[in-house]
Amino acid sequence: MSVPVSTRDRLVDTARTYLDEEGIDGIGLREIARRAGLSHGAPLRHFPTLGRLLAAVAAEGFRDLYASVEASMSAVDSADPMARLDAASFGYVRFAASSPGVFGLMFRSDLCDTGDPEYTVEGGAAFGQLVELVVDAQAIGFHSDLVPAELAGVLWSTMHGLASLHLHGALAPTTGQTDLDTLVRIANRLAFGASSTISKEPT
Amino acid sequence: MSVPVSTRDRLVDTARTYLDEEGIDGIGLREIARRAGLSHGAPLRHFPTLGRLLAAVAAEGFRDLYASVEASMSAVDSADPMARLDAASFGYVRFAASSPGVFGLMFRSDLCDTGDPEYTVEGGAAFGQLVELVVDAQAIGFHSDLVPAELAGVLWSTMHGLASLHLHGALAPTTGQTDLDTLVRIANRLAFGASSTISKEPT
DNA sequence: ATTGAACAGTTGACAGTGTCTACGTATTCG
DNA sequence: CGAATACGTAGACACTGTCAACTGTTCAAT
Repeated sequence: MSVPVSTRDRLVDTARTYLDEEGIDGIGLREIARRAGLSHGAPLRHFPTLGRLLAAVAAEGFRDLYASVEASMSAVDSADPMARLDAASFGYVRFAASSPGVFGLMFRSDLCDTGDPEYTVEGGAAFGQLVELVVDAQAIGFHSDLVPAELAGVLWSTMHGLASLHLHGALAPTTGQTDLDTLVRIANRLAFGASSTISKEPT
Repeated sequence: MSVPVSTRDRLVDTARTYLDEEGIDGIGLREIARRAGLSHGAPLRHFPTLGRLLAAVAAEGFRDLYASVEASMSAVDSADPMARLDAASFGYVRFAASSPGVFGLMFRSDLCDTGDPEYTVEGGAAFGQLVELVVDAQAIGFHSDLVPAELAGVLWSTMHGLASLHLHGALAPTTGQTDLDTLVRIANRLAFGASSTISKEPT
């Protein structure tokens, strides 16, 4: 399942590896083809455009994000919605920190073809995961008067902003040596007064 | 002061206009030169590279962001730190919504040369503005145990995430027809229980 | 007044990009 | 077995950022 078999899968995997190693900057159709040992026009036999190839990479990223959140939550009491929400936050930023290239790509609509169905589906699934958590939290009284999707959008935005600004390097010079987990802990304390028991756990 | 006099200023202004009208997608050295009525190599007489030109545009964006936050705060009681913090939030996202092209550019380190001194200074000034607000809020008991820059980083991230995801179009399909101001109001309620009196005001 | 240097702008080149088309080859299916 | 279809290659086209050479203009110093 992990080792790519088809050329199509190998292209996606090559792009992913490039993002992990080199970042998002020099990525391109010809570079991916080069690294996959193919001629410069070969990728267009599998994807109509670079944007669709990158959308496939981003879709895989959304699946990994989903899995990262799920993994973080598995460490806490599954019957405690607030603890799960707290854990989910760390899962989000930890995915961004461990896969900065892919994370950066996922929200670059000039690179990804956001009209790609797979992209839309996987992105929606990741957000849906959060909405479910929010619904559970509202059931035990956490801002139960708010529209779930709106509350989820705000919580998502906070983690997304933290991850984005951190990767952009905007937080480092201004907040000093503060690591990302500390900022997440602060954010969760503001949002729902979380004790963030998970914050000391390893990945 | 507003009408550009030097060619250098006209280039920055042309780039800004392009971003407003066409978005960030097709921007480039030759396109800017074309719109400014110059040959394709002319901009390099005033900026060593495209990244420096765009950094100058972004720096101007940070000044506009600062001004937008300042303008929003002028509508509330200057002696009420929490009201000012609340107002500042709206100033932030309203700048992003009214200048999406420039806002998108400001945090694109692959396009802007973030080593540009002007970029660094103006970006730092905008963040410093927020830190001051946070310090004032902490003086009246708002999470006064936290490091000001860290707390400011979290609040900044929330607004930045809201604005980014909104412009990316990620919030629209999932949260329905919700406008940005509503989400900011929710975010501020989570962060500091703000009543958001400014939220009904016009720009 | 003349020289010379700095400045500003043009032009052409170079390497790189995404995408298209034409061309082979190989596999698969009727 | 023949034909069609998928896959990969190679070349071309228009485009990009950047560099080097060239032209004209301005302006200060001799």
